[in-house]
Amino acid sequence: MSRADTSHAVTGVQGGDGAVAQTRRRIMDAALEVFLRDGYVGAKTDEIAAAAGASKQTIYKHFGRKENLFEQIVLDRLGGVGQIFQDAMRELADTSDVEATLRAVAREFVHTLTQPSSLRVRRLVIAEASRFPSLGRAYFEAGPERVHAALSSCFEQLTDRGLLRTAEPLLAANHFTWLVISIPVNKVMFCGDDIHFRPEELDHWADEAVRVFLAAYRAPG
Amino acid sequence: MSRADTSHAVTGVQGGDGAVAQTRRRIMDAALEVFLRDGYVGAKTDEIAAAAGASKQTIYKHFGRKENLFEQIVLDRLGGVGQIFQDAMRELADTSDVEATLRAVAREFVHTLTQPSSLRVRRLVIAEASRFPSLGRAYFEAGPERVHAALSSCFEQLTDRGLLRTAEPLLAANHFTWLVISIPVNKVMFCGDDIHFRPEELDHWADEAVRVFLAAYRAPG
DNA sequence: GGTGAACCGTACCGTACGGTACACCTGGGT
DNA sequence: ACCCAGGTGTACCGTACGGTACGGTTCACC
Repeated sequence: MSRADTSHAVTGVQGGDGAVAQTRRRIMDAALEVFLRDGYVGAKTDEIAAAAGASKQTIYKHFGRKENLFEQIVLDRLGGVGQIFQDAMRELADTSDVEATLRAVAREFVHTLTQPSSLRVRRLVIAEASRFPSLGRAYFEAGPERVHAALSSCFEQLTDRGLLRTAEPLLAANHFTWLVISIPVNKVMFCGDDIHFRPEELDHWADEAVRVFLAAYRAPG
Repeated sequence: MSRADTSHAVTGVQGGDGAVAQTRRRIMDAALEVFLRDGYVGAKTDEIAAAAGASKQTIYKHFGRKENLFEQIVLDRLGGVGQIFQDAMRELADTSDVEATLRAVAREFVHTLTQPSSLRVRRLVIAEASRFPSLGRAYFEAGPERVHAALSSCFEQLTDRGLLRTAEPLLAANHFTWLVISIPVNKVMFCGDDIHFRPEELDHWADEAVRVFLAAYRAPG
């Protein structure tokens, strides 16, 4: 205990940029790549080691078991997901031009969520949801549910201000989100993540989603 | 050739109820069960054999390779998927009470597609879409795309008859479908297929989806 | 120049699993 | 009475892969 607090003994689990943390990052990045490509069972630890430019020993030193490595990686990716749209949300709650702001939010949604990096993780989590049930739920809560909750509260405020009429804000939030992203997301789920959409296409879907949404939820008058 | 047409030599690849076909069915049913539970890689041929009450020999006699068995099974499940709603569609195209008929269609959609048997196959296909790309596309074409195409043609007719106003019928079909089923389907994708929804809940989602859809696509006047 | 932490490379172990070989059984057709 | 296609059961092979052991190397710090 008395000799534990030397300068480099502090490297705990959370990030940093010490040599250890760097190695850990390299491993996690490589592992994510391999897991995304081959799935949990298909991914070979030897391959992860090779891709990371690290030795298998080091991986097992850091993560103990393959399962553990997998969970760490997915949880690591989870942090930012729901956070991205927080800014757009704040703007939405305070706006006076609901249509324009909603359109901006929709476009940001559809562009961000159709990024391969996002879709491939989604695919992976769905694929392994029965092997890692808690991970599936964690993803759903940190992703879709968080976004829906935030949107819902926005809609509630806009309804109070007389700009929308959402009797069930959470349902409205679901309608909005899925209207915006269902088309590209579902296509990619089945047809592989190497499909790319034209920006105009994405924008058009976003705009039409907003049109439908507002037709149903705009305040009368 | 001359001795090929005895009574039991006719049992080809397609179904029948000869002893051979029965064995084949038993294997396919058991295999589906195991694949759904454990995924492609996780499923063990020994286990499939045990579940089918058949010998591994017989399986390999019938299907040659594990990959083959897997593909056969999924393709087998594909046939009926898009076909189910054909009746509802026909009714929809001819109806005069769009709202009522649409509501009926929506309810049938949401109840049918939230059946575990449907959702688990969907999960499986998504999970293995990178290992079996052609299978993913086949599923998408036989399932969602076929339904969208049929719906789209209905909407087109209803638009011609002045009952709807769908400038882009295919887009409208997408909006309709995803409005109806996105909520339960996405929840199950992440949170496991043992989640069950209350019928009233499903009906409510269907009705609200129709409400939103009609707000955007009902013909004016 | 000594010490120890982090890491590398390789070899290795145990086991699991896809696929095959082989010997045997069974029941309908002739 | 015999045949034989379809099926069973078991044993087996080869290989792949998770995980470990071990010896060697680098590098920071004292």
